[in-house]
Amino acid sequence: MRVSRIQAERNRQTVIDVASRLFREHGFDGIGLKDLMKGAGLTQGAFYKQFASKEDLAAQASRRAMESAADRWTATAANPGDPLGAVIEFYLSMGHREERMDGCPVAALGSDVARQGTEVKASFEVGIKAYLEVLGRMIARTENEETGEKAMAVLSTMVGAVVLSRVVNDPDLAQAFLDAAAEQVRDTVSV
Amino acid sequence: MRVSRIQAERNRQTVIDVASRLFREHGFDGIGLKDLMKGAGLTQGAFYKQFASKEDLAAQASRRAMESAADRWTATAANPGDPLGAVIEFYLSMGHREERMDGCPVAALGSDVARQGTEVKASFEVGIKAYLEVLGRMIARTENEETGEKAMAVLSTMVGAVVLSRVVNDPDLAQAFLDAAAEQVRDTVSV
DNA sequence: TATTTTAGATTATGTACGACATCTATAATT
DNA sequence: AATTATAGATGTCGTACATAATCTAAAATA
Repeated sequence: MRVSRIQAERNRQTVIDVASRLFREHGFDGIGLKDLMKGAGLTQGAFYKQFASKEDLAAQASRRAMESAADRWTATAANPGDPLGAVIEFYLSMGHREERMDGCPVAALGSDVARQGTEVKASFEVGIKAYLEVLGRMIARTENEETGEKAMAVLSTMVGAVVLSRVVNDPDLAQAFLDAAAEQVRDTVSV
Repeated sequence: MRVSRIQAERNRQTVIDVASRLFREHGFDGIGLKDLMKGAGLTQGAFYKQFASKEDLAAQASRRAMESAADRWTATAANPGDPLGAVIEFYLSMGHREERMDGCPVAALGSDVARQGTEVKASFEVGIKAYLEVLGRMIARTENEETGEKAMAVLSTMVGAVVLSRVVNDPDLAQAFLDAAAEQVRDTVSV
């Protein structure tokens, strides 16, 4: 049955939203179109009226995921007292480790994205630049140091720590990675 | 046809070796048993005489991959003049970015491993601890600082930088991530 | 040594699910 | 009322992991 134009668009957005979460949870190859569409309350047959291919959806879902993640960074960094502390608190936390679906797409899908096409990578690239912007604004500006370089180092540390924390079974080791990264980030930003 | 006991064992090892490389290249879900076995010069039917399941192979291939990666770290760190420089030179390089198949399994599969079972994670955990050992030995020992923590921060930075360098399309940005990480690692280890 | 047993391989099969295409019914739009 | 656009059902075809039947030569044994 046909639905209204605005309802169709709503459905499209729902599919992208659902995909942005389910891809983070299961990986691009870990979930099929059928379950993706079911998650949006539709059936698989409706898919190709909305998207050119699964890869097309992957690119759009990646863009959506990175947008919402960057928004979260921006909102968190708006903390008046301690922006960096606030970002560290949510990003380098055991809660983030356990919640792939709503967490950072880079940490959740980083190694998968390396195997995806240009479109997906481009989606991530935009979001990563947004991350770097937020970080750059928090980094103490000194005379002869590149804040851009520091931001990239900090982001690398944060992403790496969450990935490593998720790779190991031992929760204590996971926590240690997050703590060690937090300390290093604080040092880098303040010095 | 039946083969000799030692030939069978040789075949087993070949499958594990091939899998350790192909999983890194395509992800656990990105390659099937047929191609995996073909890569070892065998047919798919032989698989279940050697392994209980694909997940079983994934765990063994992960262990193998991490072993060989840790060996590479150890060998590189044996560089008499500048162990850290040598490790940085190979790990944080564009060459490593482009060669997933023979590179670090954590960078190549990190986000995939988070979705795998306990066995696969355990395989990685062993290798990661080996990494940390090597790094720990290179870190300047000061009175009241934990070399373990520093090693974890450094490893996080290195893994994150390679992942990020592979996620973005722009080679210059990729290079910038690697460079920024290299500088941060040098700072952390020397201070 | 001759015979039997069996492990490891090949080929074939089973069952499920993958992406994607086509067809139809239907409701919004004109 | 006619047109158009959409959801959904259904179909195709390839491939996924896994198992079964068969073959063969290495081991076990008699």
